Amino acid sequence: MSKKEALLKAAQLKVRSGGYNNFSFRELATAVGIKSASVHYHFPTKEDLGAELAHQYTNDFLNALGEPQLLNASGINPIDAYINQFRNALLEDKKMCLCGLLGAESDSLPEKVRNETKRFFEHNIEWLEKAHAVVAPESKAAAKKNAIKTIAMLEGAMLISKAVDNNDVFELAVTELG
Amino acid sequence: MSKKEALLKAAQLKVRSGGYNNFSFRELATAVGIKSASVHYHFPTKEDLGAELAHQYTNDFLNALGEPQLLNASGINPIDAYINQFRNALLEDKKMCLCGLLGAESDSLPEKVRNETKRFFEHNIEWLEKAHAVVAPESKAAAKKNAIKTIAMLEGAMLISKAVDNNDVFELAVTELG
DNA sequence: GTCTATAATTTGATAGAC
DNA sequence: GTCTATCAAATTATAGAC
Repeated sequence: MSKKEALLKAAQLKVRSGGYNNFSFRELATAVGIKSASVHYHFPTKEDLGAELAHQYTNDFLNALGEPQLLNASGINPIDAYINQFRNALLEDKKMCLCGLLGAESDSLPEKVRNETKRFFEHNIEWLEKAHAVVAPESKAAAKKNAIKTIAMLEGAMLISKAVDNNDVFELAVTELG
Repeated sequence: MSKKEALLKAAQLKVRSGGYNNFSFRELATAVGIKSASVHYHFPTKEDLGAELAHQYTNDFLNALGEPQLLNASGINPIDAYINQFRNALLEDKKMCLCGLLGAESDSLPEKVRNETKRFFEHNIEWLEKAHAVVAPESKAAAKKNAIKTIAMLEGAMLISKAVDNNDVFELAVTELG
C-alpha cells in the first residue's frame, strides 16, 4: 500500500469516528510513519484530502456492490446486498458511513468536500432506483421514493445504533427493508 | 435572555451545522458580546458546555411536544406531531437535529456529551413507543420496533436532505410514516 | 460576571535542503 | 518523496484584578 493510500485509510477511520474536523495532518503522518509536511506533497490542502477521501469512498462503495442488474441475474437480491454493505460497515468497521457523517455536517464543509458528499448520495440513490426497478417493476417515481426511503433508513439506523451503542437497533430498523 | 442562554443558543447553531468540533469558546463569546475567558465562568470546560447543550436540547424537544396521550386526547396524532417537529427543524432552522449530528460522531465525543446524546435517543424512543401504542394498540415489541423505525427514518431523511441540499427528499422519505 | 494577560498546545501550511 | 525548520493563527484553559 502506497503512503497516499495509507493516509486516506487513516483519514477514513478518523472521519468516520468524528467527522471532517476530527483529523489533523500530523495525526495522519504519524499513523503512516512520515512527517506532517510530507502529507502536503500528496494533498496540497486539507480540503483536497477530504474531497479525494469522499470521492474514493463513493467509488469503492459502489464498485464493491456491482451493478444491480448483474446481482439480480446471479440470484442475489440487490437490495439485500446493499443492506449488507451497510451492516458490514457498522458491525465490522464499527464506524458510521463516511458520507453519512459528512452529509450531516454538510453546512460547514469546504466546497469540494461538500460536493463529493453530495455525489455519494446522488449515485447511491441512482443505484437503488435501478435495484428497486429490477426487484419489483414499478413507476419511475415510486422507484425513486423507495430508493430514498431505503438509504434514509440505513443512514438513520446506523446513526442511532452508534448513538445508543447497540447494534440491535440497526437490525430492528432494517428488517422490513429488503 | 441571559448570557448563558445566549451562549447555548449560539453553540446550538454551530454544532447543528458542523458537529462538536465546529465551535470555539471565542466564537461563542464574540457572538454574545463577552470575552472568551468569561465563557468559562458559565461552563468550566467545553465538555461541560456540550453536555448541557445536549441535555437542554433533549428537554426542550420533548417539552415542546407534550405527552403523546394528551396529544391524542386533543385529537392530534402524536406521530404526526413528532414528524412535524423534525420537519420544522429542517425547514425553519435549516439545520440538522443536534443529537443526530452528535450521535453520528458519538465515537469521538467526550464522555458527558456522548451520554447526553444517548439520553436523547432513549427518551425519544420511549416517547415514540407510547405514541405508537396510543395510535394503534399493538404488542410492546412491535411498538418499540416502530418507534425505532420512525426516528431512524427521520434522522436519515434529515441527513440526506442536508447532504443533497433538497428538502423534497425529506418529504418523500416520511410520507408513509404517520 | 466580566475583564486582561498569558500559558501550553495544536493546527494548516510554506520554504528550501536532500 | 521526505525531511527540518518555521510560521501565524487558533484552541482550551487558568490566574488574578475589578
